[in-house]
Amino acid sequence: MSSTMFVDRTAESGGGAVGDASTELPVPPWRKPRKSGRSAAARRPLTRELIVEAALRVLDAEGLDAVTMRRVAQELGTGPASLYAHFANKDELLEEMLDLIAAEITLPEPDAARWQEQVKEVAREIREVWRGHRDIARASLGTIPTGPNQLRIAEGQLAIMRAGGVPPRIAALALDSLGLFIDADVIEGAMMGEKGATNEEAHANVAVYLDQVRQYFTALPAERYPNLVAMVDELMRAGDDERFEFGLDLFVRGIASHARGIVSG
Amino acid sequence: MSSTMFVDRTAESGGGAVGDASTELPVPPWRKPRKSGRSAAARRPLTRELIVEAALRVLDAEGLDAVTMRRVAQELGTGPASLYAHFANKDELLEEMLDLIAAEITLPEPDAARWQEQVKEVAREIREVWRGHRDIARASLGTIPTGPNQLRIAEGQLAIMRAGGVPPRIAALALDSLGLFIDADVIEGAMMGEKGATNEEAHANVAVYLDQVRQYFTALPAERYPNLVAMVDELMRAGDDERFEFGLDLFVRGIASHARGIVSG
DNA sequence: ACCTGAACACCGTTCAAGT
DNA sequence: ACCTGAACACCGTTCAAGT
Repeated sequence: MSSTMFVDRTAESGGGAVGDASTELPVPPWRKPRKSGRSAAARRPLTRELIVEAALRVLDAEGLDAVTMRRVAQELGTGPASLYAHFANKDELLEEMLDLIAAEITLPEPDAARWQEQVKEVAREIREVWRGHRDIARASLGTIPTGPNQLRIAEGQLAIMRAGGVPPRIAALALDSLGLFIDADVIEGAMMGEKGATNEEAHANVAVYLDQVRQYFTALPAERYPNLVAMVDELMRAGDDERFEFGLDLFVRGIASHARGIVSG
Repeated sequence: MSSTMFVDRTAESGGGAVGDASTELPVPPWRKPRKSGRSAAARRPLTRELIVEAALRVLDAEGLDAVTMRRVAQELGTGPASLYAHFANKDELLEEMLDLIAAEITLPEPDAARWQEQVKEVAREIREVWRGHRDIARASLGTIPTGPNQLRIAEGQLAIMRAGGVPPRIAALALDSLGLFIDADVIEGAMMGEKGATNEEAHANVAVYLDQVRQYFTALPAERYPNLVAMVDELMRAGDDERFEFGLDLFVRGIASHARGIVSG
């Protein structure tokens, strides 16, 4: 309940539609534009919120590399210079995009008895939300959370671990390491499926690429790389959810062992 | 011994010096350039090796963002188009840079009795070599190793774990997860110190930035973020070696527990 | 205060033309 | 076969000028 307090999903209204009834009617040719060549989308004055939402639309449709000041401005029917009245630079825009996305993440009420499972739940939740927005994790990796929603999530993760009896030093280190691991996992996953506009195209491309890699590894000289060649099948399972669950389990076991001095199993 | 077989350190000769005796003498003004305005560096015909070495020089001096086809070409006294006779695109150049850097990594002979410590040793070695080349880890994260030196390292890691009795499936998952963690750690570390040409400048900038972050966290409303505020000191230790050792220890304990069914301690 | 056109100093990549 | 100048279609950011 209280965990959704700060959630803001305005970005999902997107698409530029004014209301439910407006289903992209053609503009009557006799109605001239009010002043100059401005597009309909540019009518409303710019705000930070409108800009972030436009950037998010570009991200979801085309990936982080497509999120340029020029492309976002185009989405709003204006030029790149106009954005600098609201954001000092592109990094500031990326930060706000990341926090708006972080708003989608919901947290459980800390339950001391279930803290290990809850740490995993939150990690999976962060991963899924990140994965829902292409390669946004690239903007998260290596940054210190400062936005309200990123702070809310960090606070929630710490609360769960502290409730479970994890000492402060261990909880802090775990928060940090786990964040690195989640971001890295999502970035790897996004890189695999980055080509191809549609999801089907991306899936097909990944399959073709992985098959080429498998052939390459199989053709490697076995006397030089005996383990690599022998373990092709195990190695090719990368990118799967299995890798993430494996690493996640390692982390939580380890945190628990640090918390209580010995592993319970 | 055999681990250094493929090592190639030619990149470290760098700087454009021809031999030990040539200590940057001024060019006599009466000696006209041989044909046109070509610089001395451009005299030798281009090869893939010369290009990769030039790119590595730019990387070490200015970071990965400075490694552009134009900047590398400039380093060689030519134009960007010339590089495309030797590399299909920038990604191919980055791959070869990464593999040349990976050549610096040395591996221990697998010792079944010490496999856990050896896994850690190799992880630390990879981290140190990556850290020695700015943010090159950004080019490693999310890519499948294909170059000879990257393959050599993966093979070595697998050999150590297999010698220690780690089952193939676990070894493959661990290799993958550990790679993600190392790359992410180095990227985070590099982002912290990315500003400032000299190391002293970078260090000073990081200190200033971290102090600002500390103040920001301390000023946060304690009723909303009780754990974050209470744990500022623990959280600010990020980027330190402690975080890496913590995560590394988690991984190795976890691998061992998967290998033998239960943790020995 | 907010917005804009034009410019500055860059990108990766291509291609016809040279040797 | 290798190299090049020039061009194409982009970048982030600044700034004087407009409203």
